[in-house]
Amino acid sequence: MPEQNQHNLFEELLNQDESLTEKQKKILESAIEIFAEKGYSATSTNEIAKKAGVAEGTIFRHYKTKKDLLLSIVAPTMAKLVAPFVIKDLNKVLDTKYETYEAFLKALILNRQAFLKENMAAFRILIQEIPFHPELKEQFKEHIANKLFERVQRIIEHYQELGQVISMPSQAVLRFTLSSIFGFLIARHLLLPEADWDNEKEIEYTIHMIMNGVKASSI
Amino acid sequence: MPEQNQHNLFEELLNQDESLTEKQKKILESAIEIFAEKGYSATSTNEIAKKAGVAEGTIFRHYKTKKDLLLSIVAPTMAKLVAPFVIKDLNKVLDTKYETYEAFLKALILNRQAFLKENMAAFRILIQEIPFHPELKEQFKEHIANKLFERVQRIIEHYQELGQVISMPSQAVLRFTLSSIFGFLIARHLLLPEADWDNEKEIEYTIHMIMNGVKASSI
Amino acid sequence: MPEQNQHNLFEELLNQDESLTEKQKKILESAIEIFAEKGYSATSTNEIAKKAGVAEGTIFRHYKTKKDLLLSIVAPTMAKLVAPFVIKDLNKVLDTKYETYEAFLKALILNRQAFLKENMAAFRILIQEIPFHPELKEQFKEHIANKLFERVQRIIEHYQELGQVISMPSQAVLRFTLSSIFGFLIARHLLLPEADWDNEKEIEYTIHMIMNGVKASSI
Amino acid sequence: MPEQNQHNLFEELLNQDESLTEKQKKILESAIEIFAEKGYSATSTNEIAKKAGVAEGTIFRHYKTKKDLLLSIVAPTMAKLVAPFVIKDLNKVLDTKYETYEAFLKALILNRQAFLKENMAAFRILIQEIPFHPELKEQFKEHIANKLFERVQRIIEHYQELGQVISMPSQAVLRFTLSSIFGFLIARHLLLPEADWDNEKEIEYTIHMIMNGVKASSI
DNA sequence: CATGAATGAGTCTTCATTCAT
DNA sequence: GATGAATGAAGACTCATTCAT
Repeated sequence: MPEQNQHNLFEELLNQDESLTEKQKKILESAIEIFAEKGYSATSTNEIAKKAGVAEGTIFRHYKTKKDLLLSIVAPTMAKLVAPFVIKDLNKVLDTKYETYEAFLKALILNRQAFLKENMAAFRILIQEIPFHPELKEQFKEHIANKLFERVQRIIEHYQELGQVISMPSQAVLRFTLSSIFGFLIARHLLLPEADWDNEKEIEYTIHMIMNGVKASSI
Repeated sequence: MPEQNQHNLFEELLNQDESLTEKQKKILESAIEIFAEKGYSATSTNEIAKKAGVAEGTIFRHYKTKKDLLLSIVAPTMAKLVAPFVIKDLNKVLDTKYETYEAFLKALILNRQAFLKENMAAFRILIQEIPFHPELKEQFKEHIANKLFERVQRIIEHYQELGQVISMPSQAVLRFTLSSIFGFLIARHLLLPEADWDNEKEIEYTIHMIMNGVKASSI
Repeated sequence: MPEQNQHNLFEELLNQDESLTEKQKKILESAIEIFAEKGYSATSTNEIAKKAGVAEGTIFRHYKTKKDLLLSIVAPTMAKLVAPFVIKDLNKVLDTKYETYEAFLKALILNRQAFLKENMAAFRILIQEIPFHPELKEQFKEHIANKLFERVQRIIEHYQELGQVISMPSQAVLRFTLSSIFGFLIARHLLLPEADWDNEKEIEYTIHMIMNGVKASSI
Repeated sequence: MPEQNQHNLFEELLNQDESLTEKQKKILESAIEIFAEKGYSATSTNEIAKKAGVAEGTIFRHYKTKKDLLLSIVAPTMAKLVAPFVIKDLNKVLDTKYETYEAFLKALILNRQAFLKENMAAFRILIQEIPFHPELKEQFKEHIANKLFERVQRIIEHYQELGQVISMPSQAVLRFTLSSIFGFLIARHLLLPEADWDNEKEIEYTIHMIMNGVKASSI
């Protein structure tokens, strides 16, 4: 799951992009940018059309409603976000690739950080709009809670069995781990993106604290 | 800073509520509820008025604009959120009350959890709307980044000097600690509020992992 | 009808002011000022109340409706505007006072100019609002067309009989005379009030041209 | 500048109308009618839309704001009103066409009367709204004060040099002349449009009095 | 008398969506 | 497929007026 393998491990969901016309791409790009900046509800289709350089009607030719446009942004983003965890035969991958929880965490952070860098706007929309749209909540629960959590819990249990991780309800370990990681990523890329970060070191610190926090010997 | 002392340690900012008329309270309550549920932008003043049982004009007698109404919800919430950290002579309080970082953390979590329980809706609005309103961002930076962070960093440094906390940039420790705490609180109260939580135990786990993560001996 | 006699010749309609409370006066003053500046329709009662330093309700205690307030400004202004012509036994006054049409004109101009100087705002409201309010049009026709025109026509006929004024339909002479006078007054006080006027001379010119225009010998 | 030559002497500014859609014309017509009758401020866009038989939103597709709609009526009216005076090489026209001030006046009155007859409503709006809109005042000053006054003063000086017009500040002569003309036109078409006028004769009277008023020999 | 909170109809304007071209 | 004029419902906000205090 390291950065350089990103494209090998999970299918690019962008191949659907092949079917997109030039205008449609423009519309999506513009919508992503403005939705992220002002929120779905505060963005007008007129505004999107102007920024995309198309007529307002063109938007509705491709997306039946404004909400359709939102969904067509959020759904694939959600999929791509959890993609690394949805590989079939994840255990095998883990067995061969990451001998320690630490190595796994490092790969995970770097990989997801790379993803966020390229999809910050879409990610913002995802987390900003989920609370307001039941369908999104549903999708989120299905994808994240069910797929991701279930998978990652299995991963954690994997390392618990290896004696590397504390014997605690894996849910608590998971929450703790993800909180720390996303706490870092959000601070780093959303809250203070312009601050002067020493990325390498901060990741090291974060992993260090997580590892101490969850290491088996410590109970 | 334990729950039972909450009212001794910092003034309740609610005394301003005394000046609110009955209708104004109704308006605020309704606005908080609907803003939290649908977001500021997707909420109509008409809707708020109906839920509050007042005429639409009445809203604008008390709050010049819809945004004014939002601000009058968010600003005090932000203040109350950081209030426990803005006590003068915080160090003295710490010296006498919390001999360990662990005790401090436990008090902190319980205290803020109590606050969140009662102000969940307003808190949601706070974190949901900040990204879209520069004024709010400004206020947030001033209150959180400047006041809270600065204070809590001093607290952390206090325990670092006591040898209880790892020698690491206090910012990293802070981020890690807060991520873990808010990760727990958000999962507990926002994401899965209806799940069957054993609150005591989960807090214990969380604190345990934070403590291991940051304890001095571990570097 | 020269300036200095103004108060002798016609009753001060202001004696009704005796009955006005302090607040009522403030309301009237404020209304006059704002109506003149922005027009009746674009002025809000709230604005008037604020400027007058009274509660909005107070306005409606004194004037049943906003329109009532307008009428209570316009009606007396209209009365005062035509007052000099409504003196009973106007002819006798003329016989003894103004031997020539020229002397009459000069007195008239000076007198009405003095009035306008002190009642510019109310006069503006008068001419600006008449087109939009049928009641005002009615009053105007009754006062101006019937009283004033009739009277002044008699005056003109008086000077026609004296051989000083051209034998032409008195209506045409009247229109011409009034146009020239009000043309001057409006240019002087409404259109270019800040220009550098030599009042004496301009009046002289105006009268000269009117006199030439209407003098008997010229047909 | 006599009526029949009107289209030769200055370009019809109506050719812009070609670009107007049917609905836009309807909107303009309705707006002109209602603005003239009730005043800009007292007219609702809803009312205009209904009269024009379009949806209210359609108005705002063509005119960004209600004020825009007003301006798009007033500005061209102002332009057309002064158009006859903005002909290049006005003097040459005068030299060849109008040997006397009297001939010039007659042509002027007939020409402007023809214009007013067809644009009465727009003209009303023009003079009724100018006092309330600084932009309009500005435009008015620029068009009328600068262009028209300057040109007409040159015309007057032209006839003064010919010895036909009294040696008086041309401004006074101008004011007098225009007052008399507009006094007639306003009485005729605005104040008492329904009265039984003998147009020919009244114009003759008016010109006679103006001519006497300004003729050179009379000083 | 005077107040000012409360009203709800009405204001201008924006919006997502449709449809004829 | 793309357009953009047209829509009318809905939006935030203002208004003149009322009435309990």
